[in-house]
Amino acid sequence: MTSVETLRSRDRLLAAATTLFYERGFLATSVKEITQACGFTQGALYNHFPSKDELLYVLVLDIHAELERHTSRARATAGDDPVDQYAALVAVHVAAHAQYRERSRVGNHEYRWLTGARLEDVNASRRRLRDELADVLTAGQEAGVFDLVGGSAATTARAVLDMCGLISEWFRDDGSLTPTEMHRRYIELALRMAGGPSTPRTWPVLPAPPVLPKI
Amino acid sequence: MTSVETLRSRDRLLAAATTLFYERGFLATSVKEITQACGFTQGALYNHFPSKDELLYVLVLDIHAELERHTSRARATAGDDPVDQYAALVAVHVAAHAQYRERSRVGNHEYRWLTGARLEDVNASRRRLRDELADVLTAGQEAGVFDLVGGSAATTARAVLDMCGLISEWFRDDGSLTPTEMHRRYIELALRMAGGPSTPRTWPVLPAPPVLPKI
DNA sequence: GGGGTATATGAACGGTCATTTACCGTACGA
DNA sequence: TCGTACGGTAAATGACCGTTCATATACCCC
Repeated sequence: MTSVETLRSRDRLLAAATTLFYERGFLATSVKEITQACGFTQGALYNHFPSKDELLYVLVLDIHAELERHTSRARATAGDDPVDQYAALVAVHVAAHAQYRERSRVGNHEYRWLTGARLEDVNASRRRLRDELADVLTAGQEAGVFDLVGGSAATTARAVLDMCGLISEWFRDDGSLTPTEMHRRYIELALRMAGGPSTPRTWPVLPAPPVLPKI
Repeated sequence: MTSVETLRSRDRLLAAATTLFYERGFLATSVKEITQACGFTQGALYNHFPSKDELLYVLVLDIHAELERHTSRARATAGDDPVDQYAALVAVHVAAHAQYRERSRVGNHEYRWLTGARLEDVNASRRRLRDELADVLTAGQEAGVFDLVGGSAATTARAVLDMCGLISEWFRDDGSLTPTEMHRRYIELALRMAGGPSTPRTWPVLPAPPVLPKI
């Protein structure tokens, strides 16, 4: 049976790994650094994970699963209008990359060191996220509220996700661009890319980016 | 004096490193792999580069310099219209990431393993490329042909470059999306993002992406 | 033909890596 | 209270890393 203390150590290892992978990348981070950040010695890691690779897998999969929970919840609460659903989805992606910068960057960059079935699991999650956005775009196009470039929901979805996915690379809380304003701009950019209704329209411009709780 | 043979070996090492860094990344590629790909043993690398880091620096800097030459040439030949200049710049970025996928990916991802002055050199080049695009956007906004989100050329420039920079991650020559069509779509997306004149307009839609020669 | 230079070899170096193993304290259930 | 499983330590393992260096070979100019 796993005691409470065990769970805490495991989570501390995952948290330390998140920060280190964010700062230096998976390959440039040693097991020693991860465990030392928790006050342990190297061997302690292997009481909780069978290998460094498995730790990465658990971490990256959790990051993707959390994002999937956020997007499906946002979509469910956004109502029936495809434009609202689209804006809500983009808002989640932007907020995730701004608020959980470390996790987002690890999820978007370090997953490529996985191999075999572990890599496939993560790729499947990434495909679902892309398809979710593409589905909303397709619905909007069929409803006549979107005018997609090349008629392709896939291209637009990919471009929007790529654009959002790199926010975590440059966004800083102490920069001159506030989270609220950055958020507003990226939603507007995404709406323009989809050929949707342009800026001053009925869709409620979010007063602030959604705060994403840990779920 | 450097003989012809020296130049060829050096270039072969750079070419082999490009492919390997593209496939596995800088850290996951050993000196042994680079040299073996050229039919050499490990030590041979140090006749041409003082270190593995320096090889990366030379390679990444060359990739950026070549892109800078392409963009400034495209801008110079695009005429005075900011919309034309903008489209020409985006076309170069798209074409570079589609045609020189290996080099583009190495340039965009592996530079972060550089440190100190070498990293600064590359960052300066990246800043120039971003500023070049932002300058054209600003000119277009002042001329009244662009309507930038948040009035910010920097935000739009960054979003466009991020979107284009990831093309090399997913684009495949043998995919269902032809280079010409992909090129067309991304220019259209970039024009929409800038709030420029929408799709059927006087600006010549490129019949094909520009072929970028080695310069 | 001989001397110097350029370039590759292959063995060695010190270091670090992920992982394994033996061992030890401690807390908890029987 | 005993024993057992858990979660930590410390040390060792073998592999691989980037880099160095003495040496060998091929080539160009005199």
